[in-house]
Amino acid sequence: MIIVTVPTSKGGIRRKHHRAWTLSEVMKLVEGVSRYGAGRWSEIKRLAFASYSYRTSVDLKDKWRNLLKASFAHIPSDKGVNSRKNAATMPIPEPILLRVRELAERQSQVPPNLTSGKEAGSSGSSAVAAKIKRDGDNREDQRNGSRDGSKPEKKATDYHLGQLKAKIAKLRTQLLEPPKVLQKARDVGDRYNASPVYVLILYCAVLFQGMIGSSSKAMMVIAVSKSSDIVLMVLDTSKSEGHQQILTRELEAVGLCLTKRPPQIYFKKKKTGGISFNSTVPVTHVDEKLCYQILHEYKIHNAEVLFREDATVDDLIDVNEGNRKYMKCIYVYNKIDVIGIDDVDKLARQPNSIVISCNLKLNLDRLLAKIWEEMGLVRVYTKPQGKQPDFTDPVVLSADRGGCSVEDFCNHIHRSLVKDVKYVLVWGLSARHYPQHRGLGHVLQDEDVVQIVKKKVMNA
DNA sequence: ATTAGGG
DNA sequence: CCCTAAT
Repeated sequence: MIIVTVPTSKGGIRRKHHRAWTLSEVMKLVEGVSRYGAGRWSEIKRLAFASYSYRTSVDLKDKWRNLLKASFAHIPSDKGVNSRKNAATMPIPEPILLRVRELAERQSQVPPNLTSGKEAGSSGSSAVAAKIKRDGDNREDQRNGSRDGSKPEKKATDYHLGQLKAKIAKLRTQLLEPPKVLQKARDVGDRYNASPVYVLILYCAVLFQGMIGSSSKAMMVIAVSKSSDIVLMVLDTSKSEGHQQILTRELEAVGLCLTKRPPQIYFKKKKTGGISFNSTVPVTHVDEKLCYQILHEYKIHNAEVLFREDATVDDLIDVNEGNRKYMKCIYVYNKIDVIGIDDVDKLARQPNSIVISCNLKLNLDRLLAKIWEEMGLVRVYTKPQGKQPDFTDPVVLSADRGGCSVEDFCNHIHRSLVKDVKYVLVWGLSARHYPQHRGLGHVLQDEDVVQIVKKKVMNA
């Protein structure tokens, strides 16, 4: 950490701390904004930056402002590969800036100094951006009820495809291999067009053994991967068998854990009281003394630690480092048409795996079904009072992004809604009888229908 | 206590 | 990164 002293206007002296933002911090911030929305800084701080005691919510806000500026200032020159040599500050990888811009556009945050576009006749990217913006506005209108006779599903699909294409187009310039599975992405969009879900599929033929951690391009792929919903590791069945383990291990080394749950360790810093170490199950890898030593390393002397599983030392460290990302992953074994049936059978029986052939279009529908199933998405339809449920535009929830409770559902509709809710009426799998009265804590299931009953507003 | 915005 | 005004 650097501390410089600067003179203040009144002749005094003030200490100014500076701690450079690491890439993983930036990625966490971007993820936080995508999850909770720009402006909810203290929430992001609490939920995503719990382990970084420096970085106040204001810091996050400032950093986001800088990122926003950077992303809009820099993107127009996206033809060349990072041609900005004069960037004295740490260069933020392009994919991250893209994501920043995308989020900004989705939340209709446009930097004030970019009202008249300079990139008038240039590449398709501005057109795409404009289209995305337009469609976004349309969606907003539809939600507000002013719906005309057009087909919303088609528009939604266009919207997703537009975003996918924009993303992929930008990435294409950086990745060695063109995204060959674009077609598959389109299939996903068509089949599940009722849901605003973003599936970004990177064709990761570019990730080779030994590349992760040493190649900046590979790191960018990983940076983007971390903010997506699921990872599909596409493996060539006809090549060596070890690729899956090697890639998984290499990804783990850079903080991306596939097909694993986060360690079940409750950890809370305290002001006082020393370290209390407890467990709900017998622990064999860690004892109180070891725990104390580790926390001492992090200069933590007061905390409550509760092991909910027989976790290892590494797990405890991960909890403290807090820079690991646990992601769902499906291992997709491609080219099963060129190997023997016994081998196919063996691969298909492995956990989190599916076998396909792009060439012969084998098993692709099962892959889609599996993606859907793994993501654990919960579509909830809204039902206005006294009207039919709206089955065209579900609110999509999942345990990974915010949770599936009624409260989460309300927050998806509008941030301020939750405090006005008296109770909700639920139809569907999660309801015992129809309709069932439930509160904010109720956990919803896929295809439930919910009607919100608001508290009576007392007027003075 | 938190946030937006100017510095 | 810091500060202040506004909520």
